[in-house]
Amino acid sequence: MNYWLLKIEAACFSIDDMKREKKVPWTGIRNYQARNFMRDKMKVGDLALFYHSSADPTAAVGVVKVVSEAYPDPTQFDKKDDHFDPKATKEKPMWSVVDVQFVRKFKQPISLHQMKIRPDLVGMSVTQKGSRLSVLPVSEKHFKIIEELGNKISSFAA
DNA sequence: GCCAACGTTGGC
DNA sequence: GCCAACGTTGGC
Repeated sequence: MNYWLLKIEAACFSIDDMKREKKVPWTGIRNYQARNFMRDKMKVGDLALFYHSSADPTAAVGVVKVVSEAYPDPTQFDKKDDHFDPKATKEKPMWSVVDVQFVRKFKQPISLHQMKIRPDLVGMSVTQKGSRLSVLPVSEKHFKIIEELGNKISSFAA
């Protein structure tokens, strides 16, 4: 099984939205590398950190679970959608999506800053400069450390 | 709002 | 196939 980090702007869709919706298709990924991770590597049952970008602080704020195989992202065919792609056809879809399900919201967000300074989190790809991918693999070790930190209330976690 | 880091596009 | 121009992302 694999572990992931799913990045999204908090103002667009937050962990609270995720909690309310329970299960959503993770639509709108329009980057080949991110798509390839989703289409080729994500499996049902994989877990992902839910990460708020453009937030204060930018942080992992919860966990979601992958609950479908990849399938064509319907928004690529929808002219009215922001993510409409005129190059995509139903016969040859360009973009994929998986469904994700809410698992938990962290008691304490684990900030990007923490990921950068904690010795046991060194090397996470999300901390690398210029890392703009919205779908990133996370090692099992890093995932478990962050999940444990997030689930306890601690003045050191922020 | 700024700007560095990337990805994509399109002319050649 | 190169590369300049342009657009987007996202931390700060």
